[in-house]
Amino acid sequence: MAAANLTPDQTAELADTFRLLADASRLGIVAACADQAMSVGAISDRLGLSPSLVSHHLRLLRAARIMTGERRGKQVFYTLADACVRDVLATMIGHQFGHGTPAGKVA
Amino acid sequence: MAAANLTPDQTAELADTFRLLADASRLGIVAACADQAMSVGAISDRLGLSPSLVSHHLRLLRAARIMTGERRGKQVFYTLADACVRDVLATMIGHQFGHGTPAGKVA
DNA sequence: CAAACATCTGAACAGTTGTTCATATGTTTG
DNA sequence: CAAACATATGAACAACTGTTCAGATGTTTG
Repeated sequence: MAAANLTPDQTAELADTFRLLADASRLGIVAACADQAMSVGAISDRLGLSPSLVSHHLRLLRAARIMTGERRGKQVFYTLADACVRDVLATMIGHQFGHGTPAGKVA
Repeated sequence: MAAANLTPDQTAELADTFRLLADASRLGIVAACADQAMSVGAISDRLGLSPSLVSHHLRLLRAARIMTGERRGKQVFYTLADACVRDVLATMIGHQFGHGTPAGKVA
């Protein structure tokens, strides 16, 4: 699929998805939950963000089906909904930070 | 590299990059130039955006080293600076639009 | 040089968005 | 049931951002 042949609707849809990753707090939340499920409180502690803020962001990520939450007792644990975002994240990280010292070379 | 082990600075840097793809006009510009170099006027015509707006967006994309421009006579032709964004775009497109009707199945 | 074309820039406005605060909902334990 | 904890929600404000308009800069051609 050539990137140039995107309909305006598809372009807008893609932009919406990118927008959810375009905020440091939200991206931090996504990245933190990329490897294991995390409770709201744990995310809040690790990133130094208020539980309220984290919850607000999680609502957006949930609505976009990027993350899903599962209740376990008092806490709710969140994970990435599917591999999509994980792959995109990995691709972006590899390109942005994997350039200076390519695999096989010494720093 | 685990996505969870990102420093706050790295997270912010990544978010900045995503932000540039998080607008429909800008993403359209990037997508339009993904396959061949395009002049500002050509981009403007194809996407139905004012030349001024396209130029404003191109300045941001240039500053972020996502796109580069090369003057050829009166016109300036723009292309993606490297494969980074092209790959990310391809990954995202594949995930977002390649799900509903997988190859081999009929719509 | 002047005119026409292509691109760029700056200021200004409208709409959106991230954050905070207060409060509500839901869940376990005494 | 009441208290304590975890998460969610709503309103309100400040900051940011995309877009437009007017005009500047650079480039070719007569």
